[in-house]
This record gives sequence, structure tokens and C-alpha cells, in this order.
Amino acid sequence: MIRTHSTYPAIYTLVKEIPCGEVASYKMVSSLVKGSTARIVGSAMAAVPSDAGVPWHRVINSAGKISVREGSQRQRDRLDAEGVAFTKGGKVDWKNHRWNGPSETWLESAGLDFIDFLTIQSNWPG
DNA sequence: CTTCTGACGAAAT
DNA sequence: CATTTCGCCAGAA
Repeated sequence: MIRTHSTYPAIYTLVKEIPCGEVASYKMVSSLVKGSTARIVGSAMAAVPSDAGVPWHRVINSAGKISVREGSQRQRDRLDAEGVAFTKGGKVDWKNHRWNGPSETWLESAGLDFIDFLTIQSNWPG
């Protein structure tokens, strides 16, 4: 694992909890990792080692779209393959594919109790 | 130390 | 809807 920002490891273990067919926003991820921001999560995704097994393609922006860059088509292809539906405007319907949060095991390891989680989740899109 | 560049986001236009 | 503006901040040069 590449050693960069101190919150990268926590970000990666959290993103690994997102199951096939579901997506989360950079903001959602950052809301669960203390000390991180949506921007940092973006940097973390850009730095994911190819062999780390982190499903980086399941993290999109808060508008429900895939951020434009080189390789964004590859991300779109992966999500299509997982059954994630996009509207004509290229957006994902949070109602159908939004991730609902990590396992309690993860929350515990992050020092968050269930009440904290519910408060955080109430501010998620959708 | 300074500068520049973003896989971001929210609000305003 | 699309664009712009501003706040934010890590990491590379």
C-alpha cells in the first residue's frame, strides 16, 4: 500500500465495502472518514494501486455523474457491466443504486456508533 | 517556501 | 439542464 495521506488507508477499506451494483459519492465516503474531504477522496481514488482490489469505479460525484477525465469511459463500462443504470443525462438514480453504508464491523473499527452513522446517512443524497 | 493543478461540492446565474 | 465562482487542500515541481 502506497503511503501518502494518512486517511488513504481508511478510505480504501471503506470503499472496499461498497458492493457490486451500488455507488457512493466522494462526499459520502469522506463523511465517514474523519479527517478527510471529498477532494481528498478524489485524490485517493486517483492513487489506487491497480492490484489493491479497491472498487474505485463505484465512487462518483455528488451530482450522480462520472467525473470527466481520461479513462472515465472505462469507469462507465464497469458500472454498466454491474447493472448500474444511467439516465439520458448520464446520471445515476440514487434511489436505485445508492450504497446504504458500511457494515457495523467497519463502523466500530472507525470509532462510530450507530447513532452517529444515522445522522451522517441522513445527509446523503437521494 | 511558493505555485499550480485537480476522479469535489454547493450555490448562484 | 449547463456554466461560473468560490472554498478547499493534498501532492508534485
